[in-house]
Amino acid sequence: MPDTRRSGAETRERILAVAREHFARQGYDRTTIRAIAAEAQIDPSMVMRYFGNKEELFKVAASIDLALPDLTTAAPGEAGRVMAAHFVRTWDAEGTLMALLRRAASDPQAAEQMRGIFASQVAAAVAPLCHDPTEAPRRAALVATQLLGVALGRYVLRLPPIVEMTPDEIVTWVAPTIDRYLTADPAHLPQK
Amino acid sequence: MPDTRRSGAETRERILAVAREHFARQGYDRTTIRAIAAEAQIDPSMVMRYFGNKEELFKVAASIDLALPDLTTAAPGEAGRVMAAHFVRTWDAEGTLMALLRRAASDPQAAEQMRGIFASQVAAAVAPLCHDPTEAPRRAALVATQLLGVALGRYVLRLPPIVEMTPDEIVTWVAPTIDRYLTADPAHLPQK
DNA sequence: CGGCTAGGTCAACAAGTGTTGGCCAACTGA
DNA sequence: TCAGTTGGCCAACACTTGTTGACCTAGCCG
Repeated sequence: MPDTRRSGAETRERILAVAREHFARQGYDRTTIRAIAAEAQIDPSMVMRYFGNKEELFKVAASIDLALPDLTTAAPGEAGRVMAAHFVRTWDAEGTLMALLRRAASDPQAAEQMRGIFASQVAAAVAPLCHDPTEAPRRAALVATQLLGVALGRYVLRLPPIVEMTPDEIVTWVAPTIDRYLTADPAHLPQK
Repeated sequence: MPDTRRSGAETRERILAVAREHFARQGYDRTTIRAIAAEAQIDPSMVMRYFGNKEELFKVAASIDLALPDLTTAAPGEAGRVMAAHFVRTWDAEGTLMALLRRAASDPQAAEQMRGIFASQVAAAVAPLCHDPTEAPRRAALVATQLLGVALGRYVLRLPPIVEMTPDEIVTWVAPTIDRYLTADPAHLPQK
């Protein structure tokens, strides 16, 4: 009750940090405002003060900038490796992307948010590599399936073999796949 | 109030069918017993009568037999295609696997159930192809990342390019990836 | 000093959830 | 015929959740 007064913007950040962690670990539905407030050592109503409602809090907490590297500077055949390495490093560091992925599994709006991220950011990074620009969305999406699949296995499902792999091992296995999705000639139909 | 009497086992199946659909479409948390009961045109308490509790209902609804094909009979280089085709066909037909995937995103117990499925069924199907049997779990898990990644993109996130692809197109793109995970020589480290 | 503002608490509301137990009515079979 | 079983409904309980509004109080600024 000593009304430990903090700087305001500071508590806002603290709420956000706790929220990110909770969303990433448990998903949207199972994360409660009360739990966030408790861990941030404030009253639940403070969360509402700062963010309006749970929905809005999530939106702010889950805003993501993938900060993708410029693939055009990568050596030919190395683009896949660069991309894979970037992703593994990114989501190993912080769980924001995982929070969004978790929620997207049961909430159409979060799925839409994710679609936006991949449609814009990933497709944009991929586009310069394609001779035919209309191919970019499809290639970006294929890349996404593999990268998100790994994320799913490693952080959500926690498949033991995937969890045990080092980041380097993951990159080594996955890079050729990404690279093929990025650069394979459309005349690949005889896929044998 | 006419107490429209059905056969009992029949309603049980009806509950199960509705439950499967709801779980697959909305995930565990957002699926309510009341909603299932309403759509099955019974009282919520009937669901409890038949299945004990929501948890148990989900377990029964999400029990899965992948019915994987025998990969040893596939021609060399065709195993990936066979596997990919089987999966796409399976989950295109019914959403049980998607229900489990959705829930696994926010519930550790469902994730464990999924781990079990892939650790046993997929690893078992993959094992005969490996010269070194201890490699099987890892290869199975790698296969899982790609297949589940596609499922995620197509049915959960609904990434437009993935949704628009025909099953055949998906198989064509993904088969070589699966095949490499299944059969690539461990001396693949110079992955360039 | 004195008022206003901003950080913070408290208690409650309204809605929705899983779950329970009691009761009813139609069949079934002895 | 009549008791028992079985499919079914109803109403409520206990709990959790997001959300709200009234109130408090330490400071800063005039």
